[in-house]
Amino acid sequence: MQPRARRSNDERSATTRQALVSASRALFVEKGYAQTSTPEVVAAAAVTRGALYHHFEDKQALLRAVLEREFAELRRAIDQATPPALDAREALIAGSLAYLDAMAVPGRTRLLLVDGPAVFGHAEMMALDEASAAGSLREGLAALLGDGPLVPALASLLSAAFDRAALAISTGGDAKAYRAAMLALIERVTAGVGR
Amino acid sequence: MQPRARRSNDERSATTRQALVSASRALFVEKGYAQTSTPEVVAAAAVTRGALYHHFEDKQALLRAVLEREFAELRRAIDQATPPALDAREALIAGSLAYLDAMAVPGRTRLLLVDGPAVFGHAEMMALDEASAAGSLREGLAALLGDGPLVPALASLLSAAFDRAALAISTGGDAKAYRAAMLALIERVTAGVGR
DNA sequence: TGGCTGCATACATGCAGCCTGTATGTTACC
DNA sequence: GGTAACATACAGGCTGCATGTATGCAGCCA
Repeated sequence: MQPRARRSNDERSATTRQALVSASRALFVEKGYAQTSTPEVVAAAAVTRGALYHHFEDKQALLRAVLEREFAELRRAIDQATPPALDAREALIAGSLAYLDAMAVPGRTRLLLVDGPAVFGHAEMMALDEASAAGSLREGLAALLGDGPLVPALASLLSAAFDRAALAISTGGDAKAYRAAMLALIERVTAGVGR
Repeated sequence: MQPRARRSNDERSATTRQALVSASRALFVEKGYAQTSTPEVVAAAAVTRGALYHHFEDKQALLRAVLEREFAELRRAIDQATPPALDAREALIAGSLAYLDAMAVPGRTRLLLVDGPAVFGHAEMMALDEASAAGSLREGLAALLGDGPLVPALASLLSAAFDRAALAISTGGDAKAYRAAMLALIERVTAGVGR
């Protein structure tokens, strides 16, 4: 048994938090949030429940940390796929495909579309998502359709369709068909404006 | 203290089950399934936990009974709004509005669109839904668009949009806007066929 | 500059309360 | 007398907290 290397507190905290978030993500994906116990999480992360409750207020806070990481990666993927050089329509298409691709990361649909809303409710999830996919979609749609009273509602409905497509694909649905159907939907909705 | 009126076993079972389903529905809607304990349920239903576990295998079975009742009422509302006399397009529109109206029953969106999928997963929920809204939509769409490979995917995406609309309306969204946006979506998707 | 002292941070462990599901006991129907 | 419909008691597990311990860290003084 070696005497542990001397590490700064910041370093210790970071690795512990990281271990907890990664371990819980894997378990939440595998068994679902509700079916995952904190003893399981800490066993997988090779720490104790004391460490968990030191770094996170409760079990929900752990899920929140996992979700925030997922949203951040999602947002990064979409931003990267939609450089400012693209015009509104191009950006909408590219962003759409990037969203579906990013949501194909294993477990992401369950975390962001199933367990997240179940635990925090759709309202809070939309707030977390704000800066991410749904926001981009609404902006893109507004750029093409103007800002009539129907546009926010349409954006919300299309966002739900996106989520369903991602979920269907991740559960074995026909990815090609869903991607095509999603693009067709957008095409139809934005037809007749801006060329 | 009166000696209780003599009742048949069937009658006893029916009233007890009914009391449990009604009480749990109210609590599941108010606090969510996970946050509702069986002691609370039986207290509200004025029975004991013994009665609950006599009639239902576990807590999930109680939720399932609640959901089945909701689906049945939903299906009845849609069927009633779409008599065979209507043509495909008329039926699609009428069924759509009936769906949104039926989902406006307080608590129904939370039960069918949030807690249900969280507990049973989308797959099992679709099975429960089988005969109900999603199926009608796919048939209606197929009647208008034929049966290309994209039609099932499109139906699924539109179904998700319907759910989002219902959810948004039930959480204070602009009902008029969402209804209009939903109809616009259907209009766009089915435009150019069948007149 | 280096070591010592006091404090804060990062954990570990034990406990209280609640909840679920089951097993066993009792009452009402048949 | 037997069975279905309940009622009650119990076992196991889980969450969150409270208390205990060790490790890093900051200031002080020499």
